Amino acid sequence: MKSQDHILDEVFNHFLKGSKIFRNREVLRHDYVPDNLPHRKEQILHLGEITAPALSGSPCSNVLIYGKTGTGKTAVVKFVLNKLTQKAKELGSTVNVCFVNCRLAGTEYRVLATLCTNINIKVPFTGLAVGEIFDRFKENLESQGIIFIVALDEIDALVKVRGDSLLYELTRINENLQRSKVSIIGISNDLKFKESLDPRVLSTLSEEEIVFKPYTADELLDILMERAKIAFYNDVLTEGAVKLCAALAAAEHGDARRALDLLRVAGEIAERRGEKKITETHVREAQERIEHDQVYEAIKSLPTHSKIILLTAYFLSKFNTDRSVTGEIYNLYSEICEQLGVSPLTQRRVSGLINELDILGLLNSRVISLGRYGRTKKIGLGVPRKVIVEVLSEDERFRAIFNYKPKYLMALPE
DNA sequence: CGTCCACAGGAATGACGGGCGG
DNA sequence: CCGCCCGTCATTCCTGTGGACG
Repeated sequence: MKSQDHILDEVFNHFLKGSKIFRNREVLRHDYVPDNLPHRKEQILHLGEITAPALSGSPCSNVLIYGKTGTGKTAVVKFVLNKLTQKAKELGSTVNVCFVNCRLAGTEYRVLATLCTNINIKVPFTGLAVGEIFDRFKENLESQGIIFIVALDEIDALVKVRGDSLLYELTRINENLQRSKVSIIGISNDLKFKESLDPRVLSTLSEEEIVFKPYTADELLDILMERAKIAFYNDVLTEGAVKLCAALAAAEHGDARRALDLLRVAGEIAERRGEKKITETHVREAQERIEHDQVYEAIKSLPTHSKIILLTAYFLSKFNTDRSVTGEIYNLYSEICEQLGVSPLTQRRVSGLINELDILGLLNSRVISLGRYGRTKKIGLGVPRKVIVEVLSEDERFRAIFNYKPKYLMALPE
């Protein structure tokens, strides 16, 4: 224990001495809203025009905002709403804005509770029926006589899990309000989100639409430079490193979030090594680490049988090159299940799980036809074998299995 | 050119667990 | 607090199918 305290002391001291790399790490977090949003002028102006009527006490149109992750949707909305409240304060007009992340809130109740808190209604954390809290929300809103702009971020997540009933109620609320009005800004990562909405909700909600396209490598570069000026000390960041961050993120749907993560992690790697500059090497390492961590987490959170299927694919790829089709997987899977003392699922179910793993990228599968010898799916591991060992060895149920020699494969040459 | 393999993958149904309304 | 209902996971049964083989 003593020696461990000592180790920590070192870490703390090093930290307290201050970083030689980071001036302000905060600006690289993706929830940070910068003062300047490069390449989003058009969207800012558009949203500004839409929300402007609120300043003169008129309700504004509902908006639906689309775009993949890391295209600046959240930042633009927060930015515009901040400016709007600022302006409203100057003018003394009664505009309220509320920004809710629906995925984090999780349930309709908590979304509504957040809205209530925002307009100074006290509500219990839990215990009320959703209808009840909605009524209180409506009554209080009406008595206050305000224009209320509600931004619902990651709205697709809520609708997918809980349905669109909350949206339905919210889009209809104005019909029963005289003195107050509610406007909704819906933000969605999912481009197909519209299809899952009730047409009535959709038509009310998407009076206006703004689409956010992925950033190009050049645009990402501008964004990174902007933040890097604040985040890092002068001359720490090499030009090659930033460009690489931008290029790597552009290759992956133009995701600014990914670009910022790359830059931050690269900085952290350089810092930990006590180096003075962030180089392309650091960025590449950052890329590897981020990808590794994502795969690691994905595997770790898998249900047991999916893990066993991965394990099966692991053995097949280790002992054997070319024969991993559904039937092979299933036979070996059954043997491993027996070895682990778990009862195996049916082939139908395993086939489904293989498809899920394929979508996650942990397996690669494609249907092939062997003509006379049937039609099947060829399956391979989508990640390095060592990651499988690394993750599953942490689970005591699987620890011993890696030394196991599957009978099913022993008949074959290694 | 028809057959037939070895599955794919859809639909219906059942078991279970957790949340919601009364 | 209890029962009901709904979503999830899994099974069962099923029809469909690309192409080598004969």
